[in-house]
Amino acid sequence: MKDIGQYNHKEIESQYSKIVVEKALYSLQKVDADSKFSVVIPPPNVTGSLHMGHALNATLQDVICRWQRMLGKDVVWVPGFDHAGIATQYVVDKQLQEKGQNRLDIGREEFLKKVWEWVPVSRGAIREQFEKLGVSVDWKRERFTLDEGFSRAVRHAFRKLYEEGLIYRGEYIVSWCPKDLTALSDLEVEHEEEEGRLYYIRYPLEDGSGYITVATTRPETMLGDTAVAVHPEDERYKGFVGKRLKLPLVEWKRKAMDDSEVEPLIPVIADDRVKPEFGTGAVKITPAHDPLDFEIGKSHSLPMVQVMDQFARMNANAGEFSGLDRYEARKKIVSRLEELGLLEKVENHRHAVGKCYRCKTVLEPTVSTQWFLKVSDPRIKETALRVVREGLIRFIPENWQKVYLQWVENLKDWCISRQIWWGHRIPVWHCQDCGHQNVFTDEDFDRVYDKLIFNLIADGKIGEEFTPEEVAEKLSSACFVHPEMSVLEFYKRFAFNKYHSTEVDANSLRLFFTQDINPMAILTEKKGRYKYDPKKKTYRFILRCKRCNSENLRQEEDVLDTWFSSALWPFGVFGWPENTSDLKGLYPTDLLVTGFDIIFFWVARMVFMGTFFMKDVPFRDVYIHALIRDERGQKMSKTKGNVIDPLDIIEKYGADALRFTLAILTQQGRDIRLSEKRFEGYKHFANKLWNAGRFILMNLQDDLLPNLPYAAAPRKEDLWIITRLNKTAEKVNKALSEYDFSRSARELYEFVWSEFCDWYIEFSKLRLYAKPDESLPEEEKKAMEALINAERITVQATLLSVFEKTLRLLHPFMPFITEKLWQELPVAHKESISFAEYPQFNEQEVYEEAEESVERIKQVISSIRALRSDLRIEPSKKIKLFYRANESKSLVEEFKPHILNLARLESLEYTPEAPPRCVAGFSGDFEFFLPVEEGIKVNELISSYSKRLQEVEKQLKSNEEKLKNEHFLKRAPEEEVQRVREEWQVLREEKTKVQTLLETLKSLT
RNA sequence: GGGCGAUUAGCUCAGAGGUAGAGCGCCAUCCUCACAAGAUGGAGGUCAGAGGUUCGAGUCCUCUAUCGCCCA
Repeated sequence: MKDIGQYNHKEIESQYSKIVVEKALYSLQKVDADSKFSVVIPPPNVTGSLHMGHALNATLQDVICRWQRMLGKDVVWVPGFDHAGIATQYVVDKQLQEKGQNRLDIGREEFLKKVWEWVPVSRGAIREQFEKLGVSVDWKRERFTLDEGFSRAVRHAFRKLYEEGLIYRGEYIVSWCPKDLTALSDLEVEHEEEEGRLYYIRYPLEDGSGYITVATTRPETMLGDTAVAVHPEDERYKGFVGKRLKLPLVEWKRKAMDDSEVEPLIPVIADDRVKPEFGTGAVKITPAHDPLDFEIGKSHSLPMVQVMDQFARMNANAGEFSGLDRYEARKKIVSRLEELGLLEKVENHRHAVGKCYRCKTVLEPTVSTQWFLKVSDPRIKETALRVVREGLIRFIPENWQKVYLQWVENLKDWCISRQIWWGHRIPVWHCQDCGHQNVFTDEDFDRVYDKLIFNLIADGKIGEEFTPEEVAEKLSSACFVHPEMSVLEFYKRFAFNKYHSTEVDANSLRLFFTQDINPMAILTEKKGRYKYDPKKKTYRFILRCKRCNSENLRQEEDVLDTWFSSALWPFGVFGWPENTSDLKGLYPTDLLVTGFDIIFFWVARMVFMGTFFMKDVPFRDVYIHALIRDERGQKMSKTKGNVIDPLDIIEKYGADALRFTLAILTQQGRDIRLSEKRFEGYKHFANKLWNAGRFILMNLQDDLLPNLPYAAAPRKEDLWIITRLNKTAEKVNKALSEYDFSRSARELYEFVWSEFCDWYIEFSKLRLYAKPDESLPEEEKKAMEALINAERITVQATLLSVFEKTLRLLHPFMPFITEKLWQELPVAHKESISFAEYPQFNEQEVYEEAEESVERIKQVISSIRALRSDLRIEPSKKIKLFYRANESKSLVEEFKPHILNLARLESLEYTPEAPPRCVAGFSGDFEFFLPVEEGIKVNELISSYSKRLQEVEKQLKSNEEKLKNEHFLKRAPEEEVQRVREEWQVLREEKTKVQTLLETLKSLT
């Protein structure tokens, strides 16, 4: 017997989140491939801290992972972080700006140092949040998309794709962000409807015979026009095709991107991509500043004239307008056109504007040289379609499959280069002499030392001088992701498995370099990889052009789109491209949980990369969860100020309440509207569970276990709760196997509160508190005592076993409180409840008859309680009751002590006839009578029964109509007709009873 | 323009052919020995609208309205 006191979530949660990390509970060394269950976490960006969406994502994964672990699987759940190129750069740049600096001032190298200072701050914060949330991840397998191993994997991937002809570099029109100064992929463009204007501008014919009016939303781009296009079938313009127009305002020669000069005389061309119904049917063509114009310009070999710079300011091609911001230029150009009488009209016009997903700046379509991944290639696209169509990857809910397929079917090549600094630098070195594009990875070097050094300096540092001591120091310094390992150890574990015996120090490096630069060294060694500066005593790593052997190489400045590395996540984390045992044993992963907003960004691209590199899908099931919104359905955002911080919620209500709330609110394919109230409600649930545990522990005798053999036979209520628990386990397991988080959580809530606490615990009190009758003779009293003890053992054992199983069922949802309570139980037999077995349906433990009996008794008790309440009898007042019953009589007698206790009766006596002057109630055949005393509120009862009569009559009528309906009798299934007949019988009896009751009551007033 | 989804109690949502459920909120009575973060009882809904299928429609079909999201 012990008292665990009141529920205190903070105490419990801090205790157990520490233990999990300290003991590395969820870190598995060896994994049995046959029973593995592997999951990779969607790595959060190192941009700040987690929001509610992350909490939801992590909770759902944790529920499944804990469930699978308790089902006996070897669960490996890999955590990690995403370097998040633009987003992180943006955050750090903003921090600099607050100090009056910016990244352009301090330069690339300095800036990257700042980012590396920031990353651990964010990572630490997020890690702590995960720990507080109670995620059962394997921290020893943690990875970062920019760690040493990942950087190597990214270069390797780039090289393979490049060699397969799937990566190309070219001049294309891309969406350019003039604020972030980088190109974006199509997916990063957010289209927003805006109120704009449509300007109708007259372009005079060269021969002065008239003009063509074009309509445009962006007049400032006219300075870059190199044609006017019409639809070939458009009768209005057939005569104009081939003629030339004088481009208004432009009195100067413009320079095209190929350096040729372009006259302000532009041709009228015909192209069927022109929409005749837009504007006048004639459109200006600006190949350098519009995606469609770019396409049309290409097919008509039009020159491309750029009129803006990287900041979207007008450039030298804009003549008198140069130096102006694009919107300033628009105003000026429009007013100049108006002066010249060339502005025909201006209409209001709603149109979509492309904005930067990160900073919301209006993007400028611009032609520039970028790197592309040819995802439209059948090797990628067709595979990505096939694996989903054939069901090798399953979307849950399945309607997302359609979304995925439609998008993949319409794939455009993926622009993978970004003009930012934070990220994986593209591993291409341009030869300044012959122009060759060299892709280097450590595969180009045979010797481990070369490979190591190359990987250390590949991102922008080739050519820098170093000493052996510096290299040795770097290799022996603490690794970023796993500070308990050195960089070298990290390489060995995640990147250089083959070279696990390598020991590296300054001496061995010096020896190696000396051999390398010594012309007398053994001839079979490849040499000349390093240059030595005898004055400074430093070395340099030398790359040579693969075509002309020149050392004059310049590394590509651009970095890769973050999603390029994230796409490698499901195998990169396991050590790819090394064929590690993790990779062999854990890929493909079993489940991916993510939000629908990144199906294209991430899920699809993991499928591309996974099937391409691993020849197998990256995951089997993809569970897509909803977005979290506020209570009014708005997206949560810092600027709106409607964010609910998971840490605040954990602080106030506990991680268990947070998790349970998120799980129970997760309906498939639905947005989640969240308000703080919800968390409060489920904290009450945690409290309820706690107090149930407290009650049980307070009533458990210390020597229960050895005394179990002396238990009495179980009573009906014991069999009832065992059956209910058993059926709950069945429903919860089924719901979890369908990823129906809401239903599984609801089933548990319902069972714990409405069945176990409300009824079973109440039933149990009778036997727990039973005492022998003191007036009995000593002999009989002793016998009685023995019986009571046996009964008490039974009820304690039932309480204990049902509660223990309930904790296990609840554990995936509420890991902390269940762990704490479980450890308090005398039957706890594992280091953690999370390694105990998950309860399953057991067909031996279904006691239908007991179940029905108890359900019937619950109705009987409730009907008496309702009468009490109708009569406004205070809960503390015990009443004397008479009853009459037919088939339920024996049951009522059997459960009489419970009825007395739970309906708060002084007595319940059988009577064959209704006593005079009584108020009464009934439940089925069970009728009960309460002699009228002073103060009994008969009128309240009359209104209550009148209402019930109405309801019964309404239902009765509906049943009668059905039974009169020939079609119903003929066509409805036999069971249904039978059911309605029986219901009709019951209702009729009920009606008679209610009527009689009403008459009696009325006669009393 | 194309597609997807939603519309059920005051609020947030379940329910997927047999005449409506939960949580929160509300009302009433109670600080009854696990829990007032509680107990007991109760009020509250022509299931957005119209048509159709069916013996029977929140539930299936069609259309309309409103709202939201995605793609172009």
